[in-house]
Amino acid sequence: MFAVVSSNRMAKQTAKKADISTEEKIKEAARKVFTQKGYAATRTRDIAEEAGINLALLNYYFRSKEKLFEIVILEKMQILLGKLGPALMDERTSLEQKVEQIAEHYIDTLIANPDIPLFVLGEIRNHPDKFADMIRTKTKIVDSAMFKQIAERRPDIDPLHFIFNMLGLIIFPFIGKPLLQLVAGITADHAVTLMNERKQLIKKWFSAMIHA
Amino acid sequence: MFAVVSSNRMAKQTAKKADISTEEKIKEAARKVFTQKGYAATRTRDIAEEAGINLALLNYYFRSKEKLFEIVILEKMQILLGKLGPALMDERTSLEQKVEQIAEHYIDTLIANPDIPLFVLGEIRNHPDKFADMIRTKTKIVDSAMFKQIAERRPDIDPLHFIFNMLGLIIFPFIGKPLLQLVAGITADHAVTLMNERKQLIKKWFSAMIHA
DNA sequence: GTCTATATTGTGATAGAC
DNA sequence: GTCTATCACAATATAGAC
Repeated sequence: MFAVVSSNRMAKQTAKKADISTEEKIKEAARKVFTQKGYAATRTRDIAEEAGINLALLNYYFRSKEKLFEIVILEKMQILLGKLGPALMDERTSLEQKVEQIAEHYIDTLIANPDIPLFVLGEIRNHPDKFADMIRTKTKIVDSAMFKQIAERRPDIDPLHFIFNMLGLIIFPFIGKPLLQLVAGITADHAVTLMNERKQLIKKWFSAMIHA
Repeated sequence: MFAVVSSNRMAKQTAKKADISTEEKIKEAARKVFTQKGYAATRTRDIAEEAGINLALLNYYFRSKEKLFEIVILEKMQILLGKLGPALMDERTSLEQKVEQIAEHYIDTLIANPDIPLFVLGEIRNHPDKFADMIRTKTKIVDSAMFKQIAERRPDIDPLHFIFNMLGLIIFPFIGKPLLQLVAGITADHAVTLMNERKQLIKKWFSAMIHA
């Protein structure tokens, strides 16, 4: 079900520098359209048009909409979750260092890929069991070093609260941005400025919360 | 485009107590299916089946999938945003009171309707312009009393950060729940317990952050 | 008001020429 | 490898009997 089908064809062209293969053009278009609209609202014709190629080529290279989708969402899940597990597990860093490191990494990542959280969470909702195994193996919060470090500091509060808090402070502004731009009337530029400010602020806020 | 079509037919039955009208059965089914899967992934047949009626009746009562959807999502947006504006605008409550009041109200609301945030935010993403006007008129954060109260306390930090923080602490756990249940291995019951704990905790955390 | 049957359109996928 | 044309089926919506 999750076999990787990526380079099942080798583009013949000798890659004359700046021009990319058709396969990659399709994949790049798929990344854009799928993450912006989600699987169900995306038509293969949208992807073909975005890629500037014909619909038939999509099936020629990737066989089906679903196969192409799996490639894209696995990439995006890797971006969203790939660094989280290792960061939480790291035995050598302090709690404060972990928060700083995670906040910096993910805010930079999400500024570059602001659609990912809503996309990934929405698709998990729509295909509940499809990703269960993969995710479960990827990150085990409860066994993590960070979980234990929190528990030592605040034995009176479930450590999960602080994991929620950290992730919420980092991720929520990106998920709520479409709405918050309307409600708060901020520009795209201002939004980026705010997100960058948060890299330092979250560290301070987290410390304040865990001492409160 | 947004005319309310709700009761365009009057069910003939005298509403023999516990049984509800067909129109309401369809609407209730639509609430459930739309919020769980989103507009694009929902088939009218899913709704008809969930309602225990025939597909034709859906069009008889609501004329189209889109009309039915508009009714549902306007309801859900009202639930998600209806109390926020007034709470932010309230000139008589302190900052701390606002946070407590908003956290309590929304956590209770979201425990009862956990699918709403992901649903509403996802549909705003997929129909960017459709809801712009309605939302803009509903809540103007920057003019709000809460915005000014925050600015007085912390003239050094953009007040929007603290609005993000409050909303993120409240809403994110519900958006991330599908993922976090996998990653953190928590049961549905435990999740509700955690959310209820947060009603009190968020108040304390917010105060800690604004003093940090 | 409710149903079955059907019309109509939308969408993923393939055939076959070049 | 790439295209046009088309197929096959899924999904929305309607007609018409009861």
